[in-house]
Amino acid sequence: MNDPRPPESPSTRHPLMTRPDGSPVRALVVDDETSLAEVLASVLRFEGWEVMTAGAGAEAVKAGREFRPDAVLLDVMLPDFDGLEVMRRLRADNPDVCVLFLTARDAVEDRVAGITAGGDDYVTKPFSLEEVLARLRGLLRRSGLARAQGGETLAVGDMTLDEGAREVRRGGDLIELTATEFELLRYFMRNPRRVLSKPQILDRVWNYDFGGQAHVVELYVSYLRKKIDAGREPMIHTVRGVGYVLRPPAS
Amino acid sequence: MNDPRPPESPSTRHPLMTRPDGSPVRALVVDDETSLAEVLASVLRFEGWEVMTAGAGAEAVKAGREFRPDAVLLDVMLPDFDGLEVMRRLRADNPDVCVLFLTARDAVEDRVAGITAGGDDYVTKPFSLEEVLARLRGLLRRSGLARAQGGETLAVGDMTLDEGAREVRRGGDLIELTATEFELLRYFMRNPRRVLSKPQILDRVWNYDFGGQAHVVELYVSYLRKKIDAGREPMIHTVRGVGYVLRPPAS
DNA sequence: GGGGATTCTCAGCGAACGTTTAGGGTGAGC
DNA sequence: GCTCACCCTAAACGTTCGCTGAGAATCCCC
Repeated sequence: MNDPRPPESPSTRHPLMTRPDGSPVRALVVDDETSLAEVLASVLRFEGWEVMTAGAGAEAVKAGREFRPDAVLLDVMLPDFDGLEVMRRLRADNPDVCVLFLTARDAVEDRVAGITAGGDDYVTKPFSLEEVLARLRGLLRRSGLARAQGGETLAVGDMTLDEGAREVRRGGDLIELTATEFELLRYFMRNPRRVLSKPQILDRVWNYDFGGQAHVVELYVSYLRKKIDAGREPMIHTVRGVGYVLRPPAS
Repeated sequence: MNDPRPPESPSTRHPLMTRPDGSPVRALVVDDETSLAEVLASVLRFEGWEVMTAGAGAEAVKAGREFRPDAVLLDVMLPDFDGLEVMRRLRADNPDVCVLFLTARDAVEDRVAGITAGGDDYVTKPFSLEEVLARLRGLLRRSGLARAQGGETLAVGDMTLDEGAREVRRGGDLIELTATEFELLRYFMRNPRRVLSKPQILDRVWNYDFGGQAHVVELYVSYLRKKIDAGREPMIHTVRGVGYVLRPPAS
């Protein structure tokens, strides 16, 4: 299946997450696996962020000083020194910077108390890109740095999705979703009226190491329809040969 | 019934603890263990406080003079001089400042006898962050400095938690909780309708040196459910793959 | 209307996740 | 010094989730 992705201007796709003065938010991506760092960087650029990457701790600290990022995506396992140490040094220059740690799932539970308590957060590898974006939005929102983006709640038609409470309602009815269903729907709701191809959805919603087929997307769309569109005016529409769209009913 | 929740930021998540004039409360954190001081500082900032840190007594006295904090978190074992001495000097400049001592468990009796008599308070290391926050709230409330936060009682649905009396009731029935259960429930009740992840709960409710697994959280949630939800409309809900939420029944 | 491709549905499996129970260690109170 | 309550670990169990594969249904084009 080919995947005709329409050229989109990131600045119109999602309203830009911006600083109070209107300038784009800046992120520093720190990971020694350069291909992963590049993917993260390009996704963030696509979302309208300004991005720099670094492959090691020392480099990251230097970049932090010059680039003055608002948020840092920080691998905990770096060749030179430890992610927490990097965070400490970054904070020394820039106390308000938000940190999203990227950790290996099997990493020997080197849990550090207080990571999430201070407003920072982490995701475990392998993650999905939408999850990283969601965490980053959460971080910036809580830090009060980024301009509100309509807060934590997305709405399309008579459907709302609350990220904090992880609650989805349609016409007032509470709808229970599994983790994957929730992330899929969130991706749809962040891109209403826009046809999303299956490869596109796979890239965003499924973990980056997922080797499976586009068929899973069809399957999960079918689950979503059962829970969201059942007995109602349908909102998820198939665009044969292309993908799916989420559209508010009366249009 | 839908439930349009206003967008939340730390300043609205918990109503800010503020001075009478509406400005944020100021705290000075004094501990020579810098990583601990930083964790405390970032938690307090996350809660909307303005924070400074100091690593020694002399530095603390200087900071007290310039920063004019409302509360001081003060390690009793400092490299230069003793915590009580620091308190005396801080009080010389600023008689109304509240002091929360941070002490080692074994050093309690001799050093800080009579501390609480003056309205100050202490917590023993290792402590949980929620405990520190609770003590601080108590201190400020008693000092009359901070604007009331709805007082000492939390309420969600038909459940109430009285911090002063350490009393929990649901639908009028008194519920006996152990110390850990109580702190866990308090954390839930301070964050109703918000999904809390297990690492998040671990970071806040368990002592900062706790090396254990997220499994304890599951265990204590199960204890809580037995005491709180047994034979009633459940309020604690599992969000698979994410965490737990406390939600008032009728929604 | 027929053929072919695409999409949807259903059943089933393995693995991850969450819950519960039992048991040991520790500290507090008597 | 003894007992009891509490906190935590460990292990077993049951459930749910996520994915695969096969077949049925649908749509599009000719």
